[in-house]
Amino acid sequence: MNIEARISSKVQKALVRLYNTEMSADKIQIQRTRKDFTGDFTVVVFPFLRFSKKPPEQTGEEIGNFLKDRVDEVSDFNVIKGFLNLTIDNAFWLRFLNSMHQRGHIYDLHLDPGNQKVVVEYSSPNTNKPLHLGHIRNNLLGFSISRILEATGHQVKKVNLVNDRGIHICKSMLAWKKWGNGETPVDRGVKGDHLVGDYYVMFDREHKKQVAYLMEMGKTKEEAEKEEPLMKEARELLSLWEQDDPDTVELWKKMNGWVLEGFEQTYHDLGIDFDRVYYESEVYKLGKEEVKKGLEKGVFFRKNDGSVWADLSDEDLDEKLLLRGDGTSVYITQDIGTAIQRYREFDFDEHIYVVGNEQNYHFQVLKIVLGKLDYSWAEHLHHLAYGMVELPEGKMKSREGTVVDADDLVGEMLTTAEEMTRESGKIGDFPEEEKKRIYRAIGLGALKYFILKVDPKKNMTFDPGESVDFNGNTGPFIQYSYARINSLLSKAKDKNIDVPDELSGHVPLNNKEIQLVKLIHQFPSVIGEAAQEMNPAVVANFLYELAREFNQFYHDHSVLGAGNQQTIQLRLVLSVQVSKVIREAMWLLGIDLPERM
RNA sequence: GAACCUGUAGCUCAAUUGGAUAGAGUAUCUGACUCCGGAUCAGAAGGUUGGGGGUUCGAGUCCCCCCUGGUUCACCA
Repeated sequence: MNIEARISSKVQKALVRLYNTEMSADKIQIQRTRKDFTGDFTVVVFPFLRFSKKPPEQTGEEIGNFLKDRVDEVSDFNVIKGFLNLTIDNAFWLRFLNSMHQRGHIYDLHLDPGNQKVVVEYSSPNTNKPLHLGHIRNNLLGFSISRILEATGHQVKKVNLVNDRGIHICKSMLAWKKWGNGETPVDRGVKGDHLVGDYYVMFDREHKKQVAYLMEMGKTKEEAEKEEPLMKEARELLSLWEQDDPDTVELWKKMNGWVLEGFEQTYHDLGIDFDRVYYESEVYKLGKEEVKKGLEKGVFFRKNDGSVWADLSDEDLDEKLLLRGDGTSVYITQDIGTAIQRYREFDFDEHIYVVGNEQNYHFQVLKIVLGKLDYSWAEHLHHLAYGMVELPEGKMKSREGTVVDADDLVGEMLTTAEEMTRESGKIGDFPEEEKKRIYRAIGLGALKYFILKVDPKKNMTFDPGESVDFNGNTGPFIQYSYARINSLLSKAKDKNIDVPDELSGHVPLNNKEIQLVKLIHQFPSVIGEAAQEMNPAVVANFLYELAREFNQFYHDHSVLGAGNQQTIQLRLVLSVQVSKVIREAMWLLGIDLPERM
C-alpha cells in the first residue's frame, strides 16, 4: 500500500474514533503540500467540520495528533486554516528510494493494474495528399496513449484505417491522367504522397476555375458545381473503380502505392508504427450487410427512394442516413462494419478512436447505431477527441497554402537540432552516424514534446517560426538533464566511485533530495492518471517538473564533491533513479534520449 | 438558426477535477560557482482567470444570462 492510501485509511479511523463518523476513502482529500508550506502531504479538513462541530484549526490539530501517534511515517504536522500538513519521516523516503533502486522498472508499479484488451485506432489518413501538422498531433497522441495504456497493464492493439477509396482519391487520379504525362515520384525526385498531393491541388484549382467560368455564363453556383465537367469525370472514375474497371484499378493501385510508400517514410521518420493496418477499400462493404440486418430487424427504416435511415429522435437527434438510395455506403456505414469486425477479431474490452473533435457527432451516432443493433460493447467505444492545431493567423487551409507539411516540419526540426548541437560542441568526436541519431532524437524530441505537453482536448497554436524552442519547458531540456546525469555517472566511474546496490544506515536527506524522491514516488500515479484521462500531457508536465527539480538540485549540491561517502552514494543513487524515471516517462511519450548532446 | 467546445501574464501552456497567496516557459531587464555539462540556475517585472449574476466554509473550475472565437448539424469523408 502506498503512503497516501495508508494516511487516508488512518484518517478514516481518526474520524470514527474522534467524531464517531464513517467516511468513504474517496471522500478524503489527500494532496501534495504546496511548496510554500512545510510538509509533504496535506489533508483537507473542511469536509470533516460538520461532524467535528469544531473550528477547522482544532479539527486539524486533533486529527494531526491522532496520525502522528499511530502512523510511523508521520513525523510532524502543522495546521494552517483548514489544511493539515503532514511531514513524512526521512527514513520512509530513504526506504522507498532503496526499493526503487532495486526494481528494474518503475512504470509497471501500478496502483491499479488493468488487464484489458484495448484497440487504439489513430492516424487514419486519406491517400490523396501528404500528412500535415494535424496528422502529426494525431499520430503522436495515438502512439503515446498506446504506450501509456500498455504501461498500466493493458494489451494494446494499434491500428490504422487508411482511407484509400472515394471521390477524393479519384480527383488526384484524374488530374494525373490529364496533366501528368506519366510522371512518377522518381522522375521528379519527390515523395509519392507529395506528388499525388500536387495533382489533388491541381484538380481543385482547375475545378474552381471551371465553376467560376460556368457561373459567369449565367449558371447558379449549384448548377455550375453539378455540371462542371472535371467533377463529372471524377465521379465517372469512381463509378469505374467500383465496377472493377481494370485500367482504373491499375492506376489506383499505382498511385496509392506511391502515397503509401510516402506515408511509411513519414511514419518511420516520426518513429511511430502499427500492429495492424486496415484499408478502406478492403473493408468498406462490411457495414452494408450489418445495416441490412438492422433493416430486417426493424431497427432501421427505408425511405421511398430506397435509402436506409436510423431514427435517432429518442436520443434527441435527427435521422441519420446509413445507405444511399443507390445502395452505396456512406462514411458511417464502413465504421459500423469495421467496429464489428474488430470486435470479432480482437474481442476488445475498449476501443479508442483518436480522431479530431470535429467528428464528435459522428462518433456519438456510431455508438447509438451500434447500440440499436444490440451490440452491448458499443458503450466501450471511446472517441478521443483532440483539438485542432491552428496557426497564428488561424486555421490551416490547403487552398491558401498555409498547411504545415509533416515532412517539411520534421526536416526543419532536424536541421535546427544539428545547428544547436554544433554550437554547443559536445559531440564533436562522434562518428557521423551517431551524430545523426542525436540530431534526430533532439529535433524530434522538441517537436513531440511541444505537441504532447498540451492537453489533447484543447486546440493549440503552432507558430512555425518560433514555436518549437529548445530552452525552457521543452523536450531538449529534459534530454539535457538526462545527458547530464549520464555524464555525471561516467565521471564517477572515472574516479572509481561505484553506485552502491543499496543504501545502508541512516542517511539524512535535504529538502531538494526529498523533493526528488517524492517526485519519483509520484510517478506510478502519474501514469495511472494519464491512462485514466488518456492524456500524455500529464506525463509531460510531470517530466518537466522532475527535470527542473533535478537541475536545481544539481546546481545547488555537488554529487561527487559531497563531503562524505554516505552522501555521495545517496546522491548517486538518487541521480540514477531520476534518470530511470526520465527514460521511462520519455518512452511513454515516444521520445528518444541521446546519451550526450 | 440549433447543439457542443473554447476564452487564464505580451505570446505558448499549467493549475492535484470545488481547496491555501492562480503557477511555469518564452520575450524584457539583472545576476551566477577558476569546482560534477551555461540547451543550466537565481532574481525583477508581468493577472479584475472575456463580462455580469448565483450556489457555499471556499469558484479559473459548478449553475444562469451576455460577449468572443471555433466545430458540427450533407445521399462529403
